[in-house]
Amino acid sequence: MTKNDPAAFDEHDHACCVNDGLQHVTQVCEDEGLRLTKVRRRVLEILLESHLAKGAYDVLERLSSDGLGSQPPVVYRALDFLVENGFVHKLHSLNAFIACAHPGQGHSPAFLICRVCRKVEEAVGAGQRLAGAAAEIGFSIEKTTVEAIGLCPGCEAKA
Amino acid sequence: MTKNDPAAFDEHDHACCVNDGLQHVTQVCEDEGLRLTKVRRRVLEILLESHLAKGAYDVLERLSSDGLGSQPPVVYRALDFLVENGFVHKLHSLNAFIACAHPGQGHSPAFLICRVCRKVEEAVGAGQRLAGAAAEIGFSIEKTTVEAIGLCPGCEAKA
DNA sequence: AGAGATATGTTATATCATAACAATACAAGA
DNA sequence: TCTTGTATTGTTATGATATAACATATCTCT
Repeated sequence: MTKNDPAAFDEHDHACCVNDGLQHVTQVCEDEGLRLTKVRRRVLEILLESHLAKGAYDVLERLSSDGLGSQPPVVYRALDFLVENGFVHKLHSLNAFIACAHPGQGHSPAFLICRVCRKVEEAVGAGQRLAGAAAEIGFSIEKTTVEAIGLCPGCEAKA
Repeated sequence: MTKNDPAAFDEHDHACCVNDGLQHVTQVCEDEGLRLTKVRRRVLEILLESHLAKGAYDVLERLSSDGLGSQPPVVYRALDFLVENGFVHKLHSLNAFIACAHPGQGHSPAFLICRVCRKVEEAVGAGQRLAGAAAEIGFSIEKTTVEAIGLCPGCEAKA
């Protein structure tokens, strides 16, 4: 995958998601002088493993089994870094985190979360309509959270 | 206010928000055979007081100073009831709750949250675009969370 | 190598939320 | 009105998520 098509709910070569993600983040960090440290890189890798959102404490468990810090602040700081730089998104409705599936596209993403298989699809370019409504009343948006819970095609078919 | 115009960021007769809200919820509960108990009604009143989102523990503090239960489950149960029936919304990005500002309109609301004055405007009819994108890939949405953080007109003017 | 900045380790605690069970209030039929 | 089942509330305990504060280590730049 180098294209940015819907992937989470489809069969796809997930190794490409991982490679593309890591490579993109590595590149951006190099370009911007950001430090992609061992902990930060490992947290990103853990989140890239699947299109499932993971809680901070899940990530922490993995981290500490790798010998990379065993206390909450370690993972929260890494997550903060990754979120601030757009490499990871926080899903507020789940209190969980997921690697960005569309690296490089300056996006206000929307997330489609399947309540059965828990997989998460990231759609780019949401928030347009929201931006319109906001502009009408003079509200200037800085950051959006757009999340939908429902059934993905596969789980709906089975239901 | 009986119209459903943007209110939170404007001067308005807030007593009408309160009256309309209470009256609508009372009516719906009567019609549907739902029990608007003392605790539930009081929680709703507390949330209706302003267009600010309140945390569950803030509400609890108020409740218990009224002698209506002093333990978290009391307020969470009341909030669950109110949210399930659409009388109150949860703002996931704040972990806070706000009374519905558009009672009666079956809506998937969007929220504009001012990061300075903390007031929250509820816009109806968001999620259209999201629904479109979701339909394209066969995802069926059950519930949406749409929240934007930014500056309201007043706070932007002052900045 | 040394100074300053950035990141991590660690302890403690704040904040948000629910499980489980007991006691009470309510509603609806006998 | 009594009784019986159901819904609600009270209460204790604990789980889950997140951050403050300060010590130590590492990196970067000169």
